[in-house]
Amino acid sequence: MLDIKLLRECPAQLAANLVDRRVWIFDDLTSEVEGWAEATIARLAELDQTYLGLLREQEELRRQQNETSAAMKRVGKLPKAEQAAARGPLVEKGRELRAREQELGESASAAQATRDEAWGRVPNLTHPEVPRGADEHTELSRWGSPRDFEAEGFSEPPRDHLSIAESLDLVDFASGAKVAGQKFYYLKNDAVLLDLALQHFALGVAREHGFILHTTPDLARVEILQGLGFNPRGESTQVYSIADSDLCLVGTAEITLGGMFADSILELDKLPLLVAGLSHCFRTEAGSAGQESRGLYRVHQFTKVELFAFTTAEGDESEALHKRMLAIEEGIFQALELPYRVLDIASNDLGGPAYRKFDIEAWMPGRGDYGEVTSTSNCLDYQARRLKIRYRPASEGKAKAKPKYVHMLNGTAVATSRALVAILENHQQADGSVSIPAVLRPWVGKDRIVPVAGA
RNA sequence: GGAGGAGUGGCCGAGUGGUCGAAGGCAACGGACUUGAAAUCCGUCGUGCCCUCCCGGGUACCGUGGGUUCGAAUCCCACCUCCUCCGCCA
Repeated sequence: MLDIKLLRECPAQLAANLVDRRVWIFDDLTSEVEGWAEATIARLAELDQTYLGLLREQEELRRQQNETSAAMKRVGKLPKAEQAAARGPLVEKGRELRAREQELGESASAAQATRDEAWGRVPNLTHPEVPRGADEHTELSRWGSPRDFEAEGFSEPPRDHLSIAESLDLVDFASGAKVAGQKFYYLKNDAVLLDLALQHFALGVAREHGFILHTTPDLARVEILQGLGFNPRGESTQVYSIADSDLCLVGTAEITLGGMFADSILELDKLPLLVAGLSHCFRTEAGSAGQESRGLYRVHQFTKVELFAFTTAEGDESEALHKRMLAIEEGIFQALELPYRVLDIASNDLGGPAYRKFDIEAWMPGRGDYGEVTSTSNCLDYQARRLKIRYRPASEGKAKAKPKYVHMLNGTAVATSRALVAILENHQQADGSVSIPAVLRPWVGKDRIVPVAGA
């Protein structure tokens, strides 16, 4: 959620941002309508003014109520004989004020709810360097180069991870579908160790960079999800909800890590506060299909080590940290010996809370293209505002400084399913085996995965 | 799952219907003392929102949401969380 003051002070900037993000707030004001963005902001401003007007009226009535109570208190000091006569009209007035105040209060909170619901859907501002548009992501860098399988003597084109995994007996989608539905799966044999090795490795890297390690709940309250900008109730939601409760399965530990410090004031000397979390991630993946969803690439459940950071709002501290988080992610994929490219994601593709997002896409020989394996976003104070996570800046002069909202950043250390896709495809050998990246060998206990005898 | 107890400012903690935005302490900040520091002493010190001629004024907030009352931190109900005991269990 953005600061509502922006609506009153910078309406033009907000309208321009809606265009950049291609996000509409009201169903009748989509990009097909001329001047939709300005009209959207104007309507938001109107909702805001309606609420403020009602609020002022309500506060005036409350002031009168308080006045009446104070008068009643003074009645107690009158001579006993006069008290009853003095009390009567005041009780009457108090009753009347209460009735009016309650009625007005209902209109005021309804108006506030309407405003907040719409305002909450307004996306974060966008970093000036972010490319504007749909798919015009800026490629910031590339590392490594895709293998030339033909030159290496492969008689056939490289296989995709699903075919490799099946031939090495590493995955069982059929049983997954039987037990939990399509896009659920069992990992088997060395894939289990590989999956754990990736978690162990990523957690080690996170700790080396000063992140406090956590395992987190895999469920969270709706309220926390919303605080982080997730919409568990929308029609195109990615989130599983638990029936008859206010709980959801988390789609990422970003939710549980970000929610940890809701309603608190963090100590300045503890910032930046770096936390990492290992969790399962559950996604409905409603409506997604096709090539991209083959095998482990897009599944309903996977495991992820997530990086999360809370920092001050001073200067470009969060931007510097954002680049640091990207560097950590790059270090992980370099250690896994996976060629990749880094994208500065274009404005249309940014999630609502993100101010800027860098994706790492690893080369995936099976489909002959790059595929997303990590993502790191700087959300500034957008999430902190609704979650009420603040810090107290250093005081200047006499007065104690007012608390400010922290900046919050998140990033993937490793999502094991996607990393498995990249490892299996990039490290496949002509004889059908898969070479294990050196950094993972201690945990897998071998250099390569070879076909199971007799399989 | 059953029975009891508790949730108050950054932290600890008093407060059982109006004199309470809330004692006291800690921490923090400003100052005095000191060569400097510590100690001591004096002072300041919650947050959101609304209005403002920027001096201030109003309103709300004592776990959350309802209710009783002219008036609620205080009484009632529901929920959340924590603690103690019992039961069950990996």
